[in-house]
Amino acid sequence: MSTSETDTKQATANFIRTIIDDDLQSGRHTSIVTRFPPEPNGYLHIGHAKSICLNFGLARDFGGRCHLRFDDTNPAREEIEYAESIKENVRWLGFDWGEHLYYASDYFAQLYQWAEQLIRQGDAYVDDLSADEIRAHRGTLTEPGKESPYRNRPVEENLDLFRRMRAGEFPDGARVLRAKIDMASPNLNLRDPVMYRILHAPHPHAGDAWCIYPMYDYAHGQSDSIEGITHSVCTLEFESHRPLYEWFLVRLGIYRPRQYEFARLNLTYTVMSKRKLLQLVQDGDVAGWDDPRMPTLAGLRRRGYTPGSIRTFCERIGVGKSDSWIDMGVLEECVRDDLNANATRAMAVLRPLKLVIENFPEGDVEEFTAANHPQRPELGSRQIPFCREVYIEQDDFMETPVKGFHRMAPGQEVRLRYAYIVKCTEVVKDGEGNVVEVRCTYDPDTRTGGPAAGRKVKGTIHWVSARHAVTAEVRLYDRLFSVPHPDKGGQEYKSFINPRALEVLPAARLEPGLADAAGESRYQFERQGYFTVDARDSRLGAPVFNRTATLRDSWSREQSA
RNA sequence: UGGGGUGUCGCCAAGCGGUAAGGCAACGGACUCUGACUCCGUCAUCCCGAGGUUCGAAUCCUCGCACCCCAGCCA
Repeated sequence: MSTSETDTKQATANFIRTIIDDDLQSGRHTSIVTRFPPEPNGYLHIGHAKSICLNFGLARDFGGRCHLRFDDTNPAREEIEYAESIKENVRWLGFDWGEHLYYASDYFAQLYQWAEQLIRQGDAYVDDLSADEIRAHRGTLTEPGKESPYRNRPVEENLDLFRRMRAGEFPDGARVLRAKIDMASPNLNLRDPVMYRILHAPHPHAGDAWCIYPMYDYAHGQSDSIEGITHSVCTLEFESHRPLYEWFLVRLGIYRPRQYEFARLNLTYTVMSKRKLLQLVQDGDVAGWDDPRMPTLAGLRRRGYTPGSIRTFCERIGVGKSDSWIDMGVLEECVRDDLNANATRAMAVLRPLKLVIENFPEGDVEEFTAANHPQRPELGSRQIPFCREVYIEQDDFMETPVKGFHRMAPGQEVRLRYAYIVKCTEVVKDGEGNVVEVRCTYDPDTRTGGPAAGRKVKGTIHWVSARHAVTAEVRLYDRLFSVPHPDKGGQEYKSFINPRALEVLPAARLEPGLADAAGESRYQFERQGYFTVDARDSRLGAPVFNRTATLRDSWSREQSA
């Protein structure tokens, strides 16, 4: 088990921190309040983690607080289950909103009152145009829009109509409430945006109290205002909404938080849009939202990523405003850093090849002491059994070794980690010429700690005693897509799904101590990579391991170069 | 061809008029009973381009170029 909760590195500067520094120094604010505002309509992914770490991190570093607020203004697509999973994910990531859990839907009554205020001020009107007509009136990027014929209704009529909308007198889509701004604005968001739509649908949090629901633009800024948010941090696509965000607050005459936008995360070798992620799940390309190949937090967790490694990642990639693509290798390197420092080591043979030690007594069992972590003696050690027949990795044997190969080969000596130096004497093949067994002799003096233990051999390989081994399923995961930008450039992104993103090894052999590995225990299988127990499919005595990441391997890279 | 943004090393990213931080990757080398880890070293005379201001510019001005976002009763 390993989770580093100690990421105390100095956060690098970014424009938002600079702004906050200035605000605190100038006295504009004495403390800050941020918020993470997900819509409960799907599962959180690594892109959300960037926002979570940013918002909660800002609050933590500047001694403020961060709210968790569900932006639940559209009952048509939201569900309670999503909200629950979001809470769980945020907690798992290591953040705590304390008492500050909010729902935009809890502000519906206030929002409604404010809408009436805007109507009375002549800043909003009920429009009878259909959705299609509104679109047609909106104009284009280069042409101004046209005003709705209902735009100049008297205040009393607007009030009456809006109240009747709220009372449920009209069917879905019959009318909307619009802000009366400017149909000729070069910023399309200001061309009389819709504030309320009629939706006869129960709300997962507000129940059946409403049949009209506010739009994001009308709800978000005011929610921020109600909560006293000082710095409302969102992604770049909301930049052009900022004038609208401010317009409502100014017209309402209420506290004005400030909105700042940063670039959302793009990661190579995966896709991040909810639509595509959903499609992968629905089409069965992956086993679910928590499939270890998915960039969802649930998926990463099941893959074996630690919360700390994801926080490190978010710190490492920085925060800016330029569209950026982070290489998947950065994320992978972050788990390796964490797991290298914290994961206990174990020996596991993924693709077994039997090795018979001819001069080792048939029934004997010897025990060796293996360090749980070579660099951290305080993590202790364990005893591992050794006998005449062991399994070694198929890759660790070559009948005709290539240049530079220093593992096992005919006539060649190699060390069995923590045990003896052995020398290959014979290769046994089946009828088709496949190597099915390797035979060797061992040198008793080379036992770890023995008189000839210091003898230099070219390589050290891992092994597992055949008689004591635990057989387990091991799932080798790799990147979901085989190209860096699956959703760029003409071709359907699905055609780039990496067919080798999952390889199931039904009968890997593990050292006996791993039989009862449980929970989300994480290990480094020496010379292989980092593996975690699959919390869902494992049973006591029959663990299933997921590969989180491989170890860096300069040998195979050299070979494929 | 409207509006809003962004352009600093392969990928991120500091820098805010005083002469290019850092991380990741890469490449050398040391160490090693994990070809892992760790350690040492190398890696932008140059900041999208062209002019200009200045003793001095990535940082200021001008004109270009490229890319991203906006025409949901989604968020």
